[in-house]
This record gives sequence, C-alpha cells and structure tokens, in this order.
Amino acid sequence: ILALAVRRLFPAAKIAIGPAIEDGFYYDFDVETPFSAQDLEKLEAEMKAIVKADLPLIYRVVSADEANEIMANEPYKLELIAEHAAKGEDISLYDLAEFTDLCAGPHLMSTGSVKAFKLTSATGAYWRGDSHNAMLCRIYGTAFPKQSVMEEFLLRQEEAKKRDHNKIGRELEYFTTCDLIGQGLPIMLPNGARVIQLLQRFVEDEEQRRGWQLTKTPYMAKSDLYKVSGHWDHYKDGMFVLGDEATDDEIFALRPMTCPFQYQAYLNRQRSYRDLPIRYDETSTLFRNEASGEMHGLIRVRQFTISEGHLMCTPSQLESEFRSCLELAIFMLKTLGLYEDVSYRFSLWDENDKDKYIGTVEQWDETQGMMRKILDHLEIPYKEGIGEAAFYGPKLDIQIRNVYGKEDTLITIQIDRMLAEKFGMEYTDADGKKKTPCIIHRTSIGCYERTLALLLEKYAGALPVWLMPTQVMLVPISDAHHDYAAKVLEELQLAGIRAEADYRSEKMGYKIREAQLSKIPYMLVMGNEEAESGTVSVRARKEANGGKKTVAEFIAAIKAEIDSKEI
RNA sequence: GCUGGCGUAGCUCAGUUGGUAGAGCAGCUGAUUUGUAAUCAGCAGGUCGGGGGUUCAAAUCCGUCCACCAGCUCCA
Repeated sequence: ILALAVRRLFPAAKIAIGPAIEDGFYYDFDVETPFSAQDLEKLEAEMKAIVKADLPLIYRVVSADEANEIMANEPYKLELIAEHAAKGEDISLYDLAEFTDLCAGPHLMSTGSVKAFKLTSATGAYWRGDSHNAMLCRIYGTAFPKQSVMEEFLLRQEEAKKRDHNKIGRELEYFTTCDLIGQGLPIMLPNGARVIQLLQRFVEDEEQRRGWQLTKTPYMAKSDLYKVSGHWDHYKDGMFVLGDEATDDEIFALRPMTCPFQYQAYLNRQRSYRDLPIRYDETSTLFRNEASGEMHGLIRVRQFTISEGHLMCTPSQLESEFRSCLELAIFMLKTLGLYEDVSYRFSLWDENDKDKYIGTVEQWDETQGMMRKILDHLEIPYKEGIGEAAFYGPKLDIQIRNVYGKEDTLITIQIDRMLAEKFGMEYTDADGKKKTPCIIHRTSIGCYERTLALLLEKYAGALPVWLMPTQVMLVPISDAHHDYAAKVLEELQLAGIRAEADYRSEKMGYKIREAQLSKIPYMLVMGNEEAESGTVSVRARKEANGGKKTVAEFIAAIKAEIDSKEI
C-alpha cells in the first residue's frame, strides 16, 4: 500500500525492498530528494484512500523473463529477480491496482482489511545493508488490527523515550558532554562517577571472591604488540594511533582491548597444568576510534571502562570455567535487576568474509563446535548471529535493548584459540609436553558506562537504593531546625549513608521537589517534634509516609536495605 | 563514514519580510520561618555552537567546521 502510494505521488521513485519487521514495517525507495515529514503526511493520506477503496491484492507466479519485462524500470527488483532465477525459484508477484510488486507473500486479500497504520519516520538506509551501495530512503511505519491498540503502542513508545538515559542522565547530572572535548567522550559528573565507583567496587570484590586476580596493565603499547595480536591488521581503523608510521621510529596505540596486555602477565613465567586455571580480571579503560555517526549517549563511546577478564585453562577445564563465567554474569544481571531483559546471541564468524578474521576454516570450525557444545550442554537459549564474532573467535553475547528498541551487547563471553598461539602462551601438561591453553575472554558486568545507561533507563533514574548517588535528603522545616538536621546528617554520613542537606534555600517545598525529581529514595522531614524526640519523619520513594523513626532505627533500616542490594 | 533532523541564558522555549535579543523555571541577594510538588520582592545571567562570507546592518541569508538526535553501516 505504501509502495503504491509512493508510485502515485512520486512516480520517479525506484522501489527496493519492504519487509515486515517487529512492531511494523519499512520500505526502501531510491528518490532524488529524501522524503520529508510533509511527504509522509501526504503518503499517509494516499494510503488511507487506497485502504478505503478496498482494492484486491492478486497473486500470480510468472517466469523470470516475464518478471524482467514487468519490472523493466525497477533496477533493484531486476537484481532480486536475477537472484531468484539463478536459484531456480518461482517468481511471485502481487498486483494492487496499477502497481505490481515482487513478493513471496502472503498478503491480505484486499486493502480494506487494514484497520490502523501510521508512517513513523523516514531515514537513510543502504541498499542490501551494505555501506558500499547506494543510500536509499527508508520509510518506517507500524500497523495494528485496531486503532486503539496502535495508539496504546505509540503512547508506550513515547513513555519509553522519556526514560532515555541520554535525556535523564543529563537532567539528573550523571554525565554531560562538551564540544571542546569531543564526540564519544562523556564527562562523568559526581552522580555518574559515584554509581560507577559503587559498581566497580562491587565487581572487583565479587570477582576476588570467585578466584579472580586483579592486574593493572598499560593504557597503550608499541605497535609491535598489536602486530603480534592481529589488531594492527584487523582493527587498526578502530584504534587511536600515536605517531606517524612514515616518520617515527616507534609508534604507539591506545589499547582497544586488554587481551594482549593481560597475556603478558601470563607469559611472565613458565606455567604448569597445576597452575591452571589462571583467572585475571582488570577494570580496564579502553579506547576505540568509533566512526563519527556511531556515538550514542553512554551506550556507544570512544573511551570506556569495562570489567574485563581473561582466563587461561586446559581443554578439560573449559566447560566448567565457561559455566562459572556465565554464572558470574548472571549473578551481576540479577543483582542489577536486568536479568529478565536480556537475550543470548551465539556470535559466529562469516565464512564468506574471511578477511575480517584471523585463523583457518578448521580452527573456526573447531572452536565454534566446542563452544556450541558447551552452550547446548548448558541449555542456553541462544539465537545465532552470523558475522558477529570477534576477529579472533566466537562469542556468547548477552544482548539488551534500549528505550528505542535498539539492541546492544551488555556482556560477552568468548572462547579464543588463536591469540594464545600467536603470543606463544604455553603450559606444561601432566605428560611433560608443552601445550597451548584455552582462553576465555569475558566481562562480568559489561562496561560501566553502558551498564549505567541501561540502569538509568530501566529504573527511569530511580536506581536501587544501594546505587543511588544520594540516598537521603534531609528536610528541616525551618532555620530553627538546621542544627538538628546537621546533627542527623553527621550521624548518617558516619554510618556510610550518602545523605544531603544544604541550607542555601530554606524553602522546604523546594527541597522536597528536588528530592522527588532527582529520585532520592528517602526524605527525612524534621521540625520541633523530631528534634525534641530524636526522631525523623520518613518519607520514602516507595511509600509516601514511612512514619516516625528514631535516627538509629532509620540508619539500621536503610543499612539493611543497602546491604541486601534490594531492587 | 552515509541519509535526515537540530543547535538562542543552567533547563523548556519565543524572536514577524535582515535593523546587534525576550519569557517561565532554576541561580544569586533580601524579606518570609513555613509540616509533604512551586512564599514575596529585587538582581544577575547570552560574542544566538565556532571560524568565515554577503550586506550600511546577520540569531535571521550563503558556505564551512564542530557538537547533539534518529536511522543505516560498524560495534562492548
């Protein structure tokens, strides 16, 4: 229907592909000038007329020659017909009024059964998703069997966008950006820095408990290191290189990954099978020169800090170690309350695009087979992602969606059978022979910036109490109660609670509003009554009236809540 | 990098066909001393994203760079 409307209003448009997607559909067109918002309105009106006319959709199967003749003026359709013909497939067409589309179907019997639809946006998209190809104009839309259901859906989408971390993260002063510093380099304000510090302490302590040893490796290295690892050949565009290869004797690059650095720790001395597994973790800051159009709030940045780790083990230890890495990741997700929101992706290489990867077909088959066996044995419900592997090996990616529905990797666990060999990593096995260890690359909580972004979106800024930068706001009702508030503040701070009370403004209503807008979990209101009895009137984020408590009672209650990491 | 959008005070936004900027909230000062979402008065705050060009005159027109937003591609 959209394509027919475009054909009628923009006869010069060439028609490409238009599939159904989750929550709607899109259709790509090749046009001189991209569609504007006004164009979408006109198209929508024309579509409504087409629906009202209740036109039949007629299916027919033709030969490739006939199809070529019908689509003679549609270069994109001709390309598709040629592919179908090459595979010996039937060419099926649908006629709708004066328009004929190439489509496998099925379709509705007639346009009258369309009850509710809306064109939502027009953007650019490459023909066949390849950036070497022409840029087409894509129109996105959505459709529902009932108008009311669609409106509900659109409203939900609007509501979700209000939780956008890029909006509330700035409003609530978790982070900001600055033109002079540049793209993808956010400034963590005290609130954001505090949450990341809390997460980092939690992760490092938990990993220590689970047998991981912390390393601290350099932020940069000579190009020589990356030449051995393969980064120089396969990842150079993604790195910040310091120096000029043509004129300088020695050039450096900021690290885009920690693997080759932590491997040097393993190589520090000879290893025996008795030493394995060796689990190195690191809170590592990485630098990746992402293309300018890729940056997005805290989700996609050029400098970020990840809870990274590399685990060296024997082949027989691989499955149980992989499982423990997964268990750690799941523990983190459950603690943060994100576990229900993620999905698993088994990221494989693309054997038709070998330039992107190191290693041989045999090596990839072996490692991917090994990983698939583990995933199936652990009964992980994954979907496969062809071409999503790292250049050195397959990955189990734990995926999450942002408020726009866009999917990103939060956590990844990878098996690497390539780099150990490149760096000459070995251990002496029980039989006295030198062998190459299996390596697991993994993160437990992901990168802190991205995880913070997803937490802000999940909780709309009202983070769990243990993570809130400010946990308690003190609200004295007048100047006369500042001394008491100051005393309570000191008690709370000594107990390790992040409390706030500043007396620049005596307006109680203002302090309350500030606390509510910034999602602070507890407000303690105090006046004469409280000062005389050594109590505070508790107003909690969860319940408007938490009653009166002595200061000691309140401290005990909130500390228990913080320690439990209650969501 | 590509397509489109966008950039005026800390925030949300006005600013008519070019005549060098306004409001509300936030901030500051003073008054008010208040019991659960906005007390009153006053003050201050902007080389209109940056450099350039056209013009007697540019927030406004042109071009370029930068940053921000959505999508594509890429990716943790």
